[in-house]
Amino acid sequence: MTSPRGTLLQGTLDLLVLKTLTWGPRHGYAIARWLEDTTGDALQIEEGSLYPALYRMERRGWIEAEWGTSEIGQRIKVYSLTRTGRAQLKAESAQWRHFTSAVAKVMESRA
Amino acid sequence: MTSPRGTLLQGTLDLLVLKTLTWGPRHGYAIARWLEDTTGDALQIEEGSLYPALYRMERRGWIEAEWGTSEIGQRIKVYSLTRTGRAQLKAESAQWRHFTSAVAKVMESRA
DNA sequence: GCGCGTACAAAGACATTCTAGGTACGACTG
DNA sequence: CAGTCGTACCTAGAATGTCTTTGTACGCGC
Repeated sequence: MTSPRGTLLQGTLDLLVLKTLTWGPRHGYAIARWLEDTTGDALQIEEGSLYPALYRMERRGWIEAEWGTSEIGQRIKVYSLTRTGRAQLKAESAQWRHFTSAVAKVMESRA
Repeated sequence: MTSPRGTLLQGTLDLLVLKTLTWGPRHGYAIARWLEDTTGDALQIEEGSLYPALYRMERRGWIEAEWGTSEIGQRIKVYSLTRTGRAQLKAESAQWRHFTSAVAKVMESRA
């Protein structure tokens, strides 16, 4: 009961995707692979979370999409970071650091 | 738009509350105050999040409640950690460390 | 022909947090 | 003594985001 499933913390996916795109444009599937590789499979990026997230971020102007073709001839949707997205990444990074440091204070507290 | 409101990351509240109760039984309001004090107001614990969370955790057997009276004569509901709760805390701490280290790998990545 | 890996998408379930409102009571203040 | 503030608890409903499941499409290898 109460499955300890690999749940991503709400809001973190955006941060991760934005950060990934600082290394250049990538399509959705590649973003997921890169994140899983980089974290040594510690994070599992579910497609059912990723694609809605990408759509959301595009709608908000943080990323831009363009259709293209992969090396093996597959049709792919390539995303790249916008100026707004860069600002958003900066803001979310700061928030993340702020938040984790607050949690750390609690977890490391002694009496 | 897209208010950067002090949103707690989903799932973290449980961890914070469980950790707080390792310092001994406390009532809801006091838990919130302690967390805010400890983090220097970096975290704001909303009552509308806290009380449902306490109820949830009680239902799951992680914490136990008992009615009591505060020093100033107010009726208070005092929560304490159960054995199950201690195990849960241990599990969630490990998950938290695991997760944040994965995010850190991404954030600190270079090309 | 079938399965597998790549690649995208959408619907609905599910969990959790937040907003906003409410109750109650004691203490202090004008 | 009415009003406000701080303590203390509670609930309903909105909002958000992730996950599960299912579907499409296509190329490759067996």
